[in-house]
Amino acid sequence: MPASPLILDHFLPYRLSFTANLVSDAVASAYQALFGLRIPEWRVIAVTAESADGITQQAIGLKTRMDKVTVSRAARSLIARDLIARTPHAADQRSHLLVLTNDGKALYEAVVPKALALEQEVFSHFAKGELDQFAAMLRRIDAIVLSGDIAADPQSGD
Amino acid sequence: MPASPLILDHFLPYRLSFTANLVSDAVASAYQALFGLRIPEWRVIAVTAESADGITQQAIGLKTRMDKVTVSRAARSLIARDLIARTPHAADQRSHLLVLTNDGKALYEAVVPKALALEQEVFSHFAKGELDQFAAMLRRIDAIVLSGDIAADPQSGD
DNA sequence: CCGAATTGGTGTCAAATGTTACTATCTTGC
DNA sequence: GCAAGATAGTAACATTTGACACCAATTCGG
Repeated sequence: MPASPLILDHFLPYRLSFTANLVSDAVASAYQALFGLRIPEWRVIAVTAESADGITQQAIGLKTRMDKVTVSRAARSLIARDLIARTPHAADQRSHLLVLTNDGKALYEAVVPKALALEQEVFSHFAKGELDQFAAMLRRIDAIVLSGDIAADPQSGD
Repeated sequence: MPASPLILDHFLPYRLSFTANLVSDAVASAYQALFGLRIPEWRVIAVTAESADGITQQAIGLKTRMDKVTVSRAARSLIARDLIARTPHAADQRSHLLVLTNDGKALYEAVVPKALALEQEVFSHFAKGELDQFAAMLRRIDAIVLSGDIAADPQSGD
């Protein structure tokens, strides 16, 4: 019989998706189990924590490529749990700046080491140089896809 | 003000997910536009094409890590469009083997070059050695996550 | 200034995906 | 061989996610 071409198995977009989903599922269920956070919520917390002066929902969406509706829902949920709060946006009454509450900061401080440990668990098997190169590849791919607008829609899944 | 830690931005699971979704969205919308195929459908066709003697839905699910329900739905849709067909499974009446119809083969033959062209468009910017190493990294990550069962659930998105 | 066009954000709805329960078949222990 | 448990696949349900429409506030052209 003719050897099968095995297109899919060697198709990089497929392999990339496959691996990313594998890792995402692992990370997502850990966050959920440990902190009751879903991926979009964790992302909002992380990005907000990284923005000393507060950040708008729109900016979060741009940075993480999450749909603005997804960001909106995550924000509402986090506000309800008093992990983030809204402060008025001086120059624009429609908008507001998200900031972490004290509880939010505490949660963030608790999540980060766990996240890093999880990352460690998967990626400690690799040499530093390999990881750097891998990360660099990912960013180069981002740049290519984003510049050459082959297509672009929002997304999900850590 | 203290420089933000930028955890998320350097967090490999996040970067991996980010890039994979970017690429997936591009590929998915191309398949949809060109052939009216969704990702799970394309995967079923590809895997079936690569299986000279037919393949069960369960085997497809195992190989691609798609949920068996997702596979079921994709198969139904493809059968309705006469792209694949079911042949009886000699040893097991519950199961059946999926095979491509002539239309399915024709479609497959049409999709493959387009898929490769799309892959080319994104990845031609890299040296062969880089790509090989990148693909190898992905497979090593797969192995780590799958062996150390940090977590494992089905998934989606090409 | 004032209407037209934009933009930040949310409510509402449709599409997609996973979960659970179920049917039919198969396998195993006895 | 036959009851008890496993397995292939599907149906029905719940949840998640994105698309679209909308409101309030802002900006811009004149």
